[in-house]
Amino acid sequence: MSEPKDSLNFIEHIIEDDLSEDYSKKSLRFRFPPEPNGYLHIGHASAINLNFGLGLKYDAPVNLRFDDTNPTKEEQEFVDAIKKDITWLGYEWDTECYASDYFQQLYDWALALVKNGKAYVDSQTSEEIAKQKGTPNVHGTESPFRNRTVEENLDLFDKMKNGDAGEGSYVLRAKINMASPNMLMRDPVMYRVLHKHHHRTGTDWKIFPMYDWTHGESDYIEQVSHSFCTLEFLPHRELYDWFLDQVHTEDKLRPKQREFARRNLSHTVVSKRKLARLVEDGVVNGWDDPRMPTISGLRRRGYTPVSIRNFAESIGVGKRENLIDVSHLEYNVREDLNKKAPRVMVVLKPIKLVITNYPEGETEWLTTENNPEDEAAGSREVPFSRELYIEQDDFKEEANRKFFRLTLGKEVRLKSAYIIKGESVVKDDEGNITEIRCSYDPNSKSGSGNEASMRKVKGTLHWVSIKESLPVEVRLYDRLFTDASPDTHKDKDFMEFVNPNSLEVVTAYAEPGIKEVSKGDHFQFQRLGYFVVDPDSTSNNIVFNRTVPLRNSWTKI
RNA sequence: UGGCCCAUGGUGUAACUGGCAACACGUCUGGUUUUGGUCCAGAAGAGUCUAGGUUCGAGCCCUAGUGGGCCAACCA
Repeated sequence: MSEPKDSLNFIEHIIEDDLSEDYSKKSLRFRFPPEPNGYLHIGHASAINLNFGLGLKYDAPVNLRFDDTNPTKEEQEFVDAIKKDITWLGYEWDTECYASDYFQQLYDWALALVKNGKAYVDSQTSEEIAKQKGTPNVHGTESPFRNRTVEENLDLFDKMKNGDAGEGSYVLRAKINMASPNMLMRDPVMYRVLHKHHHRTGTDWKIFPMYDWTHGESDYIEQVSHSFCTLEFLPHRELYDWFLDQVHTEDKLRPKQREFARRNLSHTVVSKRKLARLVEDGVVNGWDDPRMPTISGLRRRGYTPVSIRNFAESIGVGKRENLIDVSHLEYNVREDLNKKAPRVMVVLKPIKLVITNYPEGETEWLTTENNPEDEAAGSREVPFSRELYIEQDDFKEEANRKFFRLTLGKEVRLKSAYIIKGESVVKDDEGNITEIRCSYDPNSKSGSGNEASMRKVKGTLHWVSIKESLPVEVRLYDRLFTDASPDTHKDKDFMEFVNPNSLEVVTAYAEPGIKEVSKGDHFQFQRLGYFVVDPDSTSNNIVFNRTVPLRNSWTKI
């Protein structure tokens, strides 16, 4: 038994209880069992964190098992993508397993069930079977084929297996109880005929096992001690146990299924069907669009593995309905990036600022720190000159006392440079400000230590020297949906809540050092937020994605 | 013939065999700061869905109710 903890989640309580009774610590084994029919998303991250986290905590192996029993939906591409995402998240599986590797064993066991009268071949259509299943309120009725002889069942099952039976012609069903209050116990289908190509077994098999017949038995084969799945599988537990009863022997560990509530993140959708619609309708630019809740989307958005793991860990695990606000996720990425991301000055929406008393044609290189949170990050030099860009939102001709930025007649500091004072504006015919003119105090240079440089001013602005600045493409992302729970409205389609402003692309101006960046590099654009270099980036056109704005960011950009 | 699961600040979780309802996010103050960030200090905000019961004592145990969820794919 491990050391007592201050607080355990209910899953850990289950394990601790088992450990104190009949499980030895070394018999613990977990598994993460995705079906390779799509990409992993933030919801999977919780399940991944749960299983792999338990593995780490109890020093137990965790298998990665692909639940590949339906060849019509599964592809090798997804197997590869899933492995990539789990690895990226920083987890290591013990054994890479496939349910399809157990097809023979599953078949042998099924044959034994047929022989001892626990399973039979049904010749009805899927509609007929569904009809006989009854409803939660009406018990089912037995199939006319339920009492075939063993010989007949064996013969038919063989036809199914060797390809003599067409798709839909027969199924193998477990003979349990058509009157059970649990619908899943009403003679569930174990095998169906599918003449499809399977990404691993090719055309070797014409029959494919169903989830219920596969999952528990796979856990048993792998000797998984605890099989954690989401709450909607709770009614499956009775069947899971029934199937295990058919094959379990006392000398082997008997896996147990337990259920937890899936985590729901606000302002997004996660079902494969809905995400596919966003892609197909062109709302986003693919499964790894930075607005997608897929792991690949989050990665491209600039979320770090640590931030996702910390998020999953911090929201915990429970058994109730939940809707976790994205602010929890955002907090975790800010926390991680604040320590790691180099600061840099980039002006997103520029307006020209001219320092009237600064010599024309002169460029001065000023020193600025790379990360105030990390002294080891060192410093760099940025060019300063008479003509700069500052943020449009950082200037108002007049403003109240709550405005900490540049106004006419007031002083403000240019980060790591000088204190300036707003003097006048130049406007076009329509009255739009085209240029701000200011004066600077030559004695106020940052870090010079003299009195003028020490005086306090209302605010500090980021800036960039026009001549040396580098234009870059910046993609400003916002949440994809305007509603916290877009797919839970009875009368409205989730697509009605798509945020029309979830992406804004701007040409921004960056300090020149930016041209050295590589894809995937994270930065904090000072006073703006965290940004990451997008894979679309080229040496001629550097592209940044906004991961998340700074907390309480003043900007409306 | 219906069965099962769940219910704790705005959000997500804690509270070991019943013993002063805690943590994180968010919100609001104040301080530091050449980022309206970070950091530091502090505050507000629930009396645990309701009604009974057991008990010296109930968020925790029991009963009933209410509310929410799951189950009728040859999907997983």
